[in-house]
Amino acid sequence: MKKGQVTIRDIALKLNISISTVSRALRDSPEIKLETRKKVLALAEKLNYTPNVVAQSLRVNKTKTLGIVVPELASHFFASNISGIQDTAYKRGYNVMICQSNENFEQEKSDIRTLISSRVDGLLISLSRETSSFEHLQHLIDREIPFVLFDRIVENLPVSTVTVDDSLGAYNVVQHLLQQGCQKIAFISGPKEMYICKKRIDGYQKALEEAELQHPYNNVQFSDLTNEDIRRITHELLDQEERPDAIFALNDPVAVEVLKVLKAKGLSVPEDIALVGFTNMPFSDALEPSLSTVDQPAYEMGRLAANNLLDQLMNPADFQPKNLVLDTELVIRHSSSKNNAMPKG
Amino acid sequence: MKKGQVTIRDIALKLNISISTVSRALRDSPEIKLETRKKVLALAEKLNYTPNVVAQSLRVNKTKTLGIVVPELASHFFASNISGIQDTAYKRGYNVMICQSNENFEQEKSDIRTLISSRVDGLLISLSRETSSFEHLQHLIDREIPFVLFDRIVENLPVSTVTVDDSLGAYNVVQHLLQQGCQKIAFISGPKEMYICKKRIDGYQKALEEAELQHPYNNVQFSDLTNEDIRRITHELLDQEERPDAIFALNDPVAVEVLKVLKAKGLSVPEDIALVGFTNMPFSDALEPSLSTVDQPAYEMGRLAANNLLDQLMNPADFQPKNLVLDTELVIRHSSSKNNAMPKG
DNA sequence: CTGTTAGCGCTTTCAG
DNA sequence: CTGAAAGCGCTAACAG
Repeated sequence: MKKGQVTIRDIALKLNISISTVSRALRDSPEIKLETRKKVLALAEKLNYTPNVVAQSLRVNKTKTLGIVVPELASHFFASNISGIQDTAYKRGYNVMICQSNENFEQEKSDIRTLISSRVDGLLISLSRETSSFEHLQHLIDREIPFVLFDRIVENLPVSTVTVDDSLGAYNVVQHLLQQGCQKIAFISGPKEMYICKKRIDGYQKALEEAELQHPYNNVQFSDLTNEDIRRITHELLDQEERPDAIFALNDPVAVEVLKVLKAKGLSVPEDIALVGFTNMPFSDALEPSLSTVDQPAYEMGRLAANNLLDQLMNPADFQPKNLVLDTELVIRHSSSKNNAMPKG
Repeated sequence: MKKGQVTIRDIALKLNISISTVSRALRDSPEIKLETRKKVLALAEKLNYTPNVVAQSLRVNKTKTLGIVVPELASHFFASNISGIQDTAYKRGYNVMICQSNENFEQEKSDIRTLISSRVDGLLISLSRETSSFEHLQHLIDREIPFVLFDRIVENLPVSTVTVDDSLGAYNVVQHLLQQGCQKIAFISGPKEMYICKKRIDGYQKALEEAELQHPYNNVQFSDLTNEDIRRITHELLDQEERPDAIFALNDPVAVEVLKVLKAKGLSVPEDIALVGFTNMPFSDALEPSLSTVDQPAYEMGRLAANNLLDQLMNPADFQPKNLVLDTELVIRHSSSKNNAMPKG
């Protein structure tokens, strides 16, 4: 944003042509004489001309910018989502502006407001852990501002969503644990309202029901996802009469916290208690024991979300919201392999 | 960016006053009658008016947006930097646009170009691992585009920088290892040209020199920071005649890779070989053994960098570049505590 | 193929 | 205290 910036007017003046001709030449309009175009391009190059995108935006009422709202940046999962979004956006000529809600509902609303007032063309949103009312999203719909929800979504809104099959992912985990001989599998969840919690609980319970255990066991613990709460819950689980022989944690960070408690208590994993996480975060394989988990295609989720949003922006007329659901992959490592057979992870 | 957006013109029309009055009222200009201001504010509220920042930007030739370039987003360290930047920027009325270079020099140049053409008011840059020439930065200086370098910086440019005292941080690590009785401490570095490598090597060597060991040992290995290379180097170190009794890794991810090799080889840490990283990434305390490392105030670095840049933007006239250097903190955990005394980590 | 003109929404002199 | 008018840099009818 410097004073000396050269404009199409400068070019026009030096070339003794009109600014509209310059504008057209720069944009490869077909109705410009080749010779003129070349002259313009050459001079633009020489003068180091860069179009003022602010002026362009104002004129065409489009900023070519997407807004992103994620619960937190310092999470490998969301960072990967964002990478996928960014790469896709750049490839299609868009920039991105990123906000983090810090898992805070008010901040989330404020972020959206900020992005709107920056006139982003569309939004990609992953809801905060606190978010349980959705007027702010309805407001976007009313104002016809296109957006896509990913990972932390809410259902039954007429917008596109991108998720993994959380339910199936959880189902697979429980099946695996059952195969390992676990009978009493507890699930440490996050808040009741969170989409991913609901879905993973569904999968967890479905697998347990299908198993038709002699002594049915169904043990879901809701946490607020703070480390203190995780520790508290873990201790409680260990003190319960029917102590679980496996703990399935909502995600890897939770699993790590559980693991610390188990170790501190002198319990061995997986012999005394098996443990599985969700997300396959970096270094989950470097823990001891290495952590079994569910791999999520984070980058791909971002890519799909961005492409969907951009399709919508390019062609608003015949756009239909899509609910994209990606597959996860169970990654079996030592924290849940009771037999001594070396797991593949 | 929707059609129905209300503008100051709409407000002016309904109130039968001029648009300049509305503009002034909205901006709390002192020369507006209280009554008028109230009327305007009320109607703006009612109509859900949001200023068009694009138009504002064009008019005042400022976007109130900062550009950020980092090597990668999916790194807790840079994500924390960014958090610090963002929080500070928002507090002072600025937005941010983020790009990642993916540790690629060409991408870094392209990112900067993109941000410039988006007319950001200033830039916060952390250089890619490949960057060893700096014309692109000089170009910014020539064009008088304010920017601040952080963490991955280059010296001797007339711009502000924010770093930690890498040299001292490394020095402290080596001192600590010597105290633990280690005599042969190897350092696994990244590329020669990287600022942080140079500084940490300085600290490493200074500490070794001061120690005046009977059998001086100085073993710096340069890597390209890929996991393959780290593994190769680790194996080589173990095969050397004078096998090290401690490995100091450039950062925690490198340390994790080293740790895996050591474990695979059946070596015990720290008894056979002590290990220390740098950065204090999340879950470095959950490794086994828990990883000794150097804590960096990443969020604070971002905060300081942003504040410095914003000071520069607010008051370009009497601005002097500053080189801010923050302290690190040695975090001693089990991977380097040979005595059985419980480390504080 | 090119030029003229209007205007995107806003801020800011300059007049009153 | 308020209004009129110019203009930020660019695009897009419209006219030739």
